[in-house]
Amino acid sequence: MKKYPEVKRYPVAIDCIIFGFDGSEVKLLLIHRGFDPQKGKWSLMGGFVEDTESLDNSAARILKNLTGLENVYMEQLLTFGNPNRDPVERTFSVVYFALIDIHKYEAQLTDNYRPQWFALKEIPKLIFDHSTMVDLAKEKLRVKATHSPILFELLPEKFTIPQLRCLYESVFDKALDKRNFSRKALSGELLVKLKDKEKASSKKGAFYFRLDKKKYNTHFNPANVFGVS
Amino acid sequence: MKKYPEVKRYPVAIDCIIFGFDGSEVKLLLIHRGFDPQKGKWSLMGGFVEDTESLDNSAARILKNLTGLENVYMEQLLTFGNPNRDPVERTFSVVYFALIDIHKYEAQLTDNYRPQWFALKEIPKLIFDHSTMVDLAKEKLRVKATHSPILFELLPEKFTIPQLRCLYESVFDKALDKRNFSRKALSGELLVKLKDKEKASSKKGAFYFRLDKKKYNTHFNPANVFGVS
DNA sequence: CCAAAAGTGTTTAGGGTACACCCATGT
DNA sequence: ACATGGGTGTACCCTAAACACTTTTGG
Repeated sequence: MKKYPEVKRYPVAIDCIIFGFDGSEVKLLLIHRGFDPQKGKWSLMGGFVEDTESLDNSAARILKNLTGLENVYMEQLLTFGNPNRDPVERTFSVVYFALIDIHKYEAQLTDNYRPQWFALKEIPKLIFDHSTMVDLAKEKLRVKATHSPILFELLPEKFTIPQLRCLYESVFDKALDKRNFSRKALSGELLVKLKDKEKASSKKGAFYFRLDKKKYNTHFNPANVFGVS
Repeated sequence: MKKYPEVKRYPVAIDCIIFGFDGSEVKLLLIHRGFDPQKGKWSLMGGFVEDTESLDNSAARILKNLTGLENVYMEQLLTFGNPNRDPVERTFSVVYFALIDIHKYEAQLTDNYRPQWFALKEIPKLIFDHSTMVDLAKEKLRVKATHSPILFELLPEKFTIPQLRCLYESVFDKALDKRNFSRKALSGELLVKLKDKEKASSKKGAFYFRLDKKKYNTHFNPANVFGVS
């Protein structure tokens, strides 16, 4: 069948907002843009959609290129398409955000782009409309975290309750009551207590927990998981 | 500056999901597709993004073409881009959803496309991936309505509490307690009681209310407005 | 023995839900 | 007078929030 006549065509790109958690703060992975214009400036990781891949697959490919990671939590956020957002030519960008275990990342670093993690409060000026994308993603992360246990995607297999609380405090940028938090976290029945303790950050040591994956996968979507509302 | 070399280019389209409320049910506006393939089949209203307009503007233009309405609540939902979603050629579709006052629409009907309103439970088979888009929009509407007073966009200037409740019942597809509902609706302080009554649907008559636009515009975004959670 | 972080219970207030009767009026 | 839908109030429960002390152990 003939192609649509008289229709303009444009490059379609993906940009990835990649969140990680280093144990005390949520961070964002940025790269140095690899080509002109604005070569060398801080940018989100991105790339053009290839001819045979879906948007989701394209985002996954781009994420893998940078981090080496597969099967990562990713979600489409929004598409940007202002006519002048890219000075080279009009380009549409479909923005994804990803949540990764920052420790797995560190093991598989490829640094062609000299990637770097930035704390949410110390994000530098970014090219084009990437700063807007990041702001939107931060807001989305908060909204989703309020209604679903999505933040577990940022944690390693084993983690402690204080680490978990710290993660929520970082995302919502406010202090949470230790007692109320741990009660809510444990009441969800998503956590399984392990025998061993994390001893690096206190003398007493904090018990490790892991996620009950079965319950996590079915339960995924209860309203207001840890009551950060 | 030179264009990006070696990058494939694609048509980018908008599809609009248009919700209305006729006083007893939420409905969706569909059209007959105007060209091949699948000419004449039920479809969302759509069109290609033009060269100088933003995505938001393009969606607004397309909505206006069909409904005659401007300054309508619209929001970008998600972008679809599976390689084979359109059999003619690969096309990306940025989906928007709009909430309109169905009465204003009826006044300005243009019917080149023989548009028709369908109750949410009676939506026919749609072309391409449009059914998926609609499902997604229905879900999104519920989520947003749970956390913000967005459904007022579907109502006329003057409306009664029973009408409002009926709207929520239609969106959430469940019966809501009359007493609890009206208490919550009124406690929000978004509603202003008017002197006159709607007398068509009962002998006693129900008082009209209108939205306090000032409070609506500032307040917009309180959590869980009418507690349908 | 002291510092530093982990862990744990109770009380209170507010919001959500369930539930039943009277009111106004057109016919 | 009666049928129809509009409008209101109360009791209970559950969840969220506030709040302080004991435990463990490395140094």
